[in-house]
Amino acid sequence: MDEAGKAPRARRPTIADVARLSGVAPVTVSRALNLPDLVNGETRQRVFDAVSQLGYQANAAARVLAGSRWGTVGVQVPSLDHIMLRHQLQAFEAELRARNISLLISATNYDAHAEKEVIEAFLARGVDAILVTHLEEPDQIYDLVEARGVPAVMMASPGTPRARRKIGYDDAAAMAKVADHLIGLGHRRIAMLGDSRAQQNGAARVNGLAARLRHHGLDLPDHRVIRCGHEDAEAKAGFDWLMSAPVPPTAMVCGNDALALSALARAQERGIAVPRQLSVTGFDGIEVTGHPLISLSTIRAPWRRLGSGAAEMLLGAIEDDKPRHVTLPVEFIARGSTAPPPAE
Amino acid sequence: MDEAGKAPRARRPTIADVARLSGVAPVTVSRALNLPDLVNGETRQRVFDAVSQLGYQANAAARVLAGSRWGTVGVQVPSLDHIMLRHQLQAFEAELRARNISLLISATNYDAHAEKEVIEAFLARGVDAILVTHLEEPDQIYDLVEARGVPAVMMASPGTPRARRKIGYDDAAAMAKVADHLIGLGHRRIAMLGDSRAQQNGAARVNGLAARLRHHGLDLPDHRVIRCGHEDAEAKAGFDWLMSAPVPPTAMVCGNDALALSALARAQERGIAVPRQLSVTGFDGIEVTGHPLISLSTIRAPWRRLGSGAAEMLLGAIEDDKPRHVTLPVEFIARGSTAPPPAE
DNA sequence: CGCTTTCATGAAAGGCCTTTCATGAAAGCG
DNA sequence: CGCTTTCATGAAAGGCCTTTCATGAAAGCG
Repeated sequence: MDEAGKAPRARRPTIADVARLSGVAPVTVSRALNLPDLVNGETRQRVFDAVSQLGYQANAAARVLAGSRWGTVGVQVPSLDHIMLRHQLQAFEAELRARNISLLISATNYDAHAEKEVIEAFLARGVDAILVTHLEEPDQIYDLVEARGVPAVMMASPGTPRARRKIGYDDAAAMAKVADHLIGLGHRRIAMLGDSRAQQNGAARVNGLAARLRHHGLDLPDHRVIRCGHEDAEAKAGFDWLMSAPVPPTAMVCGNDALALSALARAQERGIAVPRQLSVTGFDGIEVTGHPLISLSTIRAPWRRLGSGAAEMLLGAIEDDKPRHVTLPVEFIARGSTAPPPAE
Repeated sequence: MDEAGKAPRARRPTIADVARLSGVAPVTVSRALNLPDLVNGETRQRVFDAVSQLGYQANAAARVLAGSRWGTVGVQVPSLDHIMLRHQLQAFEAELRARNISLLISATNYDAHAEKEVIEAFLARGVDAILVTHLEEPDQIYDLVEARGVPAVMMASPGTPRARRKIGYDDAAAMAKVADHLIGLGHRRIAMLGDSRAQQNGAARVNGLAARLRHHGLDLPDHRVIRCGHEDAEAKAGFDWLMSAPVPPTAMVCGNDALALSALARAQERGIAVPRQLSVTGFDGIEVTGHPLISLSTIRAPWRRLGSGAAEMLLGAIEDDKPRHVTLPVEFIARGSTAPPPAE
């Protein structure tokens, strides 16, 4: 076994090497690359030739240190597992990559402590802006970020009213659509299987449903609401609990599609026919809800547009400091999991 | 409208500020933070106090420039949409975050050109190592990366035999399990709905199935193999084509779960009963395959372990240059989409 | 034709750290 | 007690860029 050691790592050419080869000063190389208009066409070409001959790439650290931007944006996500974020991030990433901005992505696992750590790591390492997608303690984080003067955009999560820039959708409006649909079908006993994690969204959805039911002269009593975590077993237990009421609900509104899938599964296991005996709705519009074997009626938010909108907002935030709030519309998709309630 | 302008961005304290406040030289501050053992306990404490009083955090760019590591790893993914990568990345990210290493994530969209761009961007910005998860042109990329002496780890993709470090699973072995299962149930006419994108994996899976069928004295003729893209419509067309054979197959092996879901959907639409008339298998073990309404028999690779294994390998690669190849075992999960073929 | 503009380029400073080399005090040793 | 080690600290150099200020040539102007 020989002294493996590191690869030789050929010394990277520096701006001085390029300058020497093209017979100009380093500053001219820098200009040719960053502000080409300030350099005579012929000189510029000589520099470009030298650059490609040497395979020169400016050292990013030196560049940053010398005062330009970091070229990096920090993205906080609750979990890389988070199924909905995929579409949002995909669009977001595409938008930023087109502008040569790199993404630093960190997951915080629905944990306030990790949140603080991650955001601090972003600030420590240096980022031009931060995208937050879910915060357990938005206020605390906002203090941290704003104190440093780093612009932040909050995406698809209510966050704090103090957030200067956010893009999202209206949970209450979405739940109103769900309620209208179910009530339109004739349901009166509507229950909610809510999400206990995404606290703020969860709460907004439960409240949104309750409000709309009231608007129709119905109510959402405590025994028809439960909030549970994302484990399948937990959701199923929640389902059972809701259905154990002396007069069980005829429709179950779920706080997200994952919960709805668990509800469908549990209904199937218990021989409860969906939608004949029980209507079920989701929220998110994940792809599989459209599968004919699942066919879940659900809310779909414009995920991709959220992502690209967030990117745009973030780029704007790097330039100026104007607050901006955007709310995108959501859509209810009626599929096979909802139908009129059984005759009593 | 006032001159909005940028936030004031309070000047960040520098190492010199900390040094002044604690009455030592900057170098001692640096040591107290990076090599605490070299500093007297009392002095160290004074420095720490000053650090927390000022909220000092070393400027990452200066730090890198002065010669230490980048503290950043580049991660290339084919798409942030890629459902399987979520689990891998989740584990990978957790592992690296624990070591204070940031992740730079870029998607290449199954495009060779984007691949080159992304990898070059990583190298330009500076990363300590690169994780690649899917390359259209692995050889080209390997040249690029190795020339720069940046260690790279290839995860869950066959890549090139030249890759010095990779962690993955054995597609052929996985397909052998699928074949054994189906043949054990009595199937003889087995078709394959393969994935045309993930070229190398796709090919390995088709070949693996063919090889195992031969081993059992069966074959996989051209009219029982089709490779299509990831669009649902395309997959359904592929399904139709395979089923249009004069003597249609009794089992359809799909190159991944998404294809299998499309196959199940198409079967449902056409009134072909699964598994009574047709058995269907997937590959990936995405969560929804376990849903009772779907119940897809599939292969499950140890995704999380792939992610954490890759992290470990990457960290090792930063230290030394030893090549390493790891292959993790996969598992076949028999569910409700496979059964003996109908009697003829 | 003399002055002001524009254009093109360069010198020098500076951004903020870490690494290397140097130095002196204290401790250890025979 | 004189020499070598260890410990603790600092000075200086250096990493590689960009920004700012300066300079001279060429062009434009009345």
